[in-house]
Amino acid sequence: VTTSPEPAGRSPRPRRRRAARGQGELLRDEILEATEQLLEDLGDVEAVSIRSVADAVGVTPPSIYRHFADKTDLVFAVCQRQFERMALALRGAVAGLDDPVARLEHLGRAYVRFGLDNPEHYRVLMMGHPDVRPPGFDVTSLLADAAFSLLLEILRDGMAAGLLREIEPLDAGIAVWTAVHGLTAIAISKPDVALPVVDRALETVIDTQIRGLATPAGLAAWERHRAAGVV
Amino acid sequence: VTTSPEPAGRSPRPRRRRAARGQGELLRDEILEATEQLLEDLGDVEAVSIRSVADAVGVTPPSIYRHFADKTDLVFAVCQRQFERMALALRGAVAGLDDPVARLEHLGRAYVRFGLDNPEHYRVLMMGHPDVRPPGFDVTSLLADAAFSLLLEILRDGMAAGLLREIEPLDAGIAVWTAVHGLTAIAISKPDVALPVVDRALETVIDTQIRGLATPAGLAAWERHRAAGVV
DNA sequence: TGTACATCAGTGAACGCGCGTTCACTGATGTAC
DNA sequence: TGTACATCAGTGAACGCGCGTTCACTGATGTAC
Repeated sequence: VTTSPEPAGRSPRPRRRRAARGQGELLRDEILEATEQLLEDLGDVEAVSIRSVADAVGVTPPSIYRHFADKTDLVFAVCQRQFERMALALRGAVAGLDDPVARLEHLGRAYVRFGLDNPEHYRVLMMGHPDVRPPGFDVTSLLADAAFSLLLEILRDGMAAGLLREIEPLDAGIAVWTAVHGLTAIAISKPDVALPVVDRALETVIDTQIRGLATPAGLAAWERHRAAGVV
Repeated sequence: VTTSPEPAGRSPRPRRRRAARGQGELLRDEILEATEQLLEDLGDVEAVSIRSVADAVGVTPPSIYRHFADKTDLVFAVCQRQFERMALALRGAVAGLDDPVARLEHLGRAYVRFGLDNPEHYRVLMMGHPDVRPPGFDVTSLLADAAFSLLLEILRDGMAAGLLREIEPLDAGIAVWTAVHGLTAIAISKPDVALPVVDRALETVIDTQIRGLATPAGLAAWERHRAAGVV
């Protein structure tokens, strides 16, 4: 039996160098990043244990508690981060586009793409159990601050420009959101539905949503853009 | 310390009368029903333990294993049942309706209703982890056998009648499915979104879907029906 | 420049828990004679 | 009608596991003198 500090064959993550005195906060970021990675790799929040996070960072489990109150606190800190990233991705996707209908289309595409690129984070953010939330973590308001308000803004702009039918923006917003969410969620939960099918369905979803929401003028303009390859 | 068989205050579910010799299968149904109930009550598959099921039935944990290979087997037996019930509810919702567009509308409404009435079962069936499936339990084919084929049939009928635009039925089917699934899933996972809002959003979802899929003729006919209060 | 010391990031060992599952068994049921 | 016995539905006790979390601690870091 060898008791060498570096046993061959398996690597117990290299013990991390201890942070300097005022730098305790450095570990916090490393923990967040490791948790994010594990969440994506293991594909299940339940499978991500405090022990596995500690091991991934190269630290012992109790160290986690110096930075997070408990596991829920940690998981939701990761979610908060991811939410911000999603908002950024969505804003980026419509930046530089003027036509509200085109903005709507690109927003939808970016949303689905973000979900498919980060399935496990998307699951935790959007498909989790309502009661698994730390107090004060209000998804609706987070969403309102970030991406949903952007959607509403686009819808209002489109209506004002006579390109979208005049209906209650909140209702239209939820309808659009649930449409892209539905496709994303199905793609994540049912990999039986092959990716090419998902891609074609996405085109249909976008097409259906725009036909369903646009005025005749808006639809005509959008189709012209499309045919011209502008969008 | 009292060791009375019926301690006051708390009731350890009354011990069930043992089944007769050939009747061992009776317990199986009771187990299924208890699991279904617990799933709905506790609102989480993880929270439903073999022990809690055994307790609810009035039996000891090992008894469960006489009827189900393991926990996964049990949970999926419950799901199979629920799938059949959903298919029945959906078929019932469109029975007696002729107009394909009206059938589409009612199918969608019934789908969302079923999900909201059985949130936890819906979650397990439609929002679960793809890898938490017993071998051979193929959701897509189950769905194809049950409800999805009905949806495709309606879409094909509508296209044949010139009421719906001619697009690939499978794509249209997935688009419709994901639209109603999205609303259902959001309503289940995000109770922050109040029920009246969900109801209004459902109207918008239905409206958007039909406008997006119908031909001008189909839309006109549907609006006439609606105005006349036929549907 | 050198040393004593306070700080505090991180450790090692253990806790209690509830879980799924297994095992050898018990004893009511129904049948054969 | 009465009794011995095979069947098999259900039991009681325990297993090993991995988990989140706690506790008293250690020892490198940086500062005060």
